[in-house]
Amino acid sequence: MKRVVKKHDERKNELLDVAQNLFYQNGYENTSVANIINAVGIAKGTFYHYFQSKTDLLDQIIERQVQKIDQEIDKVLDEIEENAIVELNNIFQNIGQYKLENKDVMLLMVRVLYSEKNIILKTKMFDSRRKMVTPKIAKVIKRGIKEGLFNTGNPDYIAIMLWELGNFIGDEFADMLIRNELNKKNMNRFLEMCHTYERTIEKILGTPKNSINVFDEEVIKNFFN
Amino acid sequence: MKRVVKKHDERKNELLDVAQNLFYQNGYENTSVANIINAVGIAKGTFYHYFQSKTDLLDQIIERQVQKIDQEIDKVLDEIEENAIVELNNIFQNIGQYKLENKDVMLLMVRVLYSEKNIILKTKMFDSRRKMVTPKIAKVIKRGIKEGLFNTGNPDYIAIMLWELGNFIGDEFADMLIRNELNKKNMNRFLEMCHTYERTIEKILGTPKNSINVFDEEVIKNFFN
DNA sequence: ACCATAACGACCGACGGTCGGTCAGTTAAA
DNA sequence: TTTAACTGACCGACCGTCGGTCGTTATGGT
Repeated sequence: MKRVVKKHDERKNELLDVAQNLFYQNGYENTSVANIINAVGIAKGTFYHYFQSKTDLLDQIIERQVQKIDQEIDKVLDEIEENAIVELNNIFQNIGQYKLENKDVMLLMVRVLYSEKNIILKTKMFDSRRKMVTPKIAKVIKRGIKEGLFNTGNPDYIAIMLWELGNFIGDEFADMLIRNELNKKNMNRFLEMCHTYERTIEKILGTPKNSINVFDEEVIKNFFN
Repeated sequence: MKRVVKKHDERKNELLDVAQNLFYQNGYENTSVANIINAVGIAKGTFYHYFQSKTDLLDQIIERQVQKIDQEIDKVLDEIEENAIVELNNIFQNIGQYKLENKDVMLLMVRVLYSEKNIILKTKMFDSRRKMVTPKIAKVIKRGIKEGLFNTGNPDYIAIMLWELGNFIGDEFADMLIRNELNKKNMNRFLEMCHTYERTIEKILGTPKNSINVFDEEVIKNFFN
């Protein structure tokens, strides 16, 4: 094969990009190292010059992805909000906004992550994301307690619970998407779920009814278009 | 190899048992079909006479396991409890009691399921368990609403949320176990977490403080011995 | 004696990963 | 300026293991 030499970082990013796309298209387990190197146009040995193993590659893809979301959240956190409730709402709404802006990629991601074939990819991604997000939420909860707006137990634990709670929303959405049932009837059901989720958070935090608005209805409706 | 003929069900259960033990000891991905047939003392073809694939075997092991817990819960549900709060407490406490009675197996299971090598096994097991348990919890919540004891949104959604919330407890326990840190200091931290969980459930369901007791302190202390 | 089926094991292709080696570009001593 | 040592990106044949297939053989019930 013709020898094409590239700078270390350039080649590595190329591998990360190509592999990520293949994983999203066909799943992690269904993508072989051979598939990846063929797509990039390099030899087996070159692949292992950059990554210790296929798993190592996956971990680095996830790391890169999670850091993107990390920065996205920090953007919100850097702005000084009037109080913890607004800040909490903003964090979630901005994640929603970000997802809407990258709608196509997000829909693909959900399809892939929730498919049977991608349990490992999904679990690793979600674990990694949880470890990153929950401390940030905990910080906001602590602020809310200081401001006398929240009334909860240990904020570190509550933060994790809030986040775990959200899994249920994601699970249900993924389920509908995979079944190709993003219709109007399900949209109303989904909106009800979101509202149940918001009312539940209010109860947990001890805030007034309808104070929590983590889902922008317009964003959701847009996903069900 | 000498030919040993057994009845269909007998051989199948033998395979399920041996495979389950191997999966628990070494993880699903690290256990090969060859390992299994060697342990049982049969040929490759025989294995595939009983199971369509390695995944099929895993699914059947999980199915069997989940049905055991199913029966355990139904035992409680068959008894007529005075009200929904008692019933809910009993369900969770009985699961805890069952886990204590099978302490060694349970500790092994946790170690295995939460290890890096067993993401698939864990996810499938948990998904399957969730699908089985949440409708039962939903039923109790519906009863509680009828009795005027609970005040929640859609019980089906609340049930899932309650269950997801519990994951956090399991995660934390597994983390300590794997790190070999089941000491007194962590026990108190864990107890605090359990109480936070209980207080959170009370808020979600709208029941009086300290009405929910899903963890028996003695059971927990016993696990930290 | 026959037949359903339990059991056998050689065989397959694909996989993740290894290893000895190639080669263009860079550095630095002669 | 030459040239020799060195670096690291790249190559691809090769390996052991894996999940899975298939044609054959043995066995127990009727």
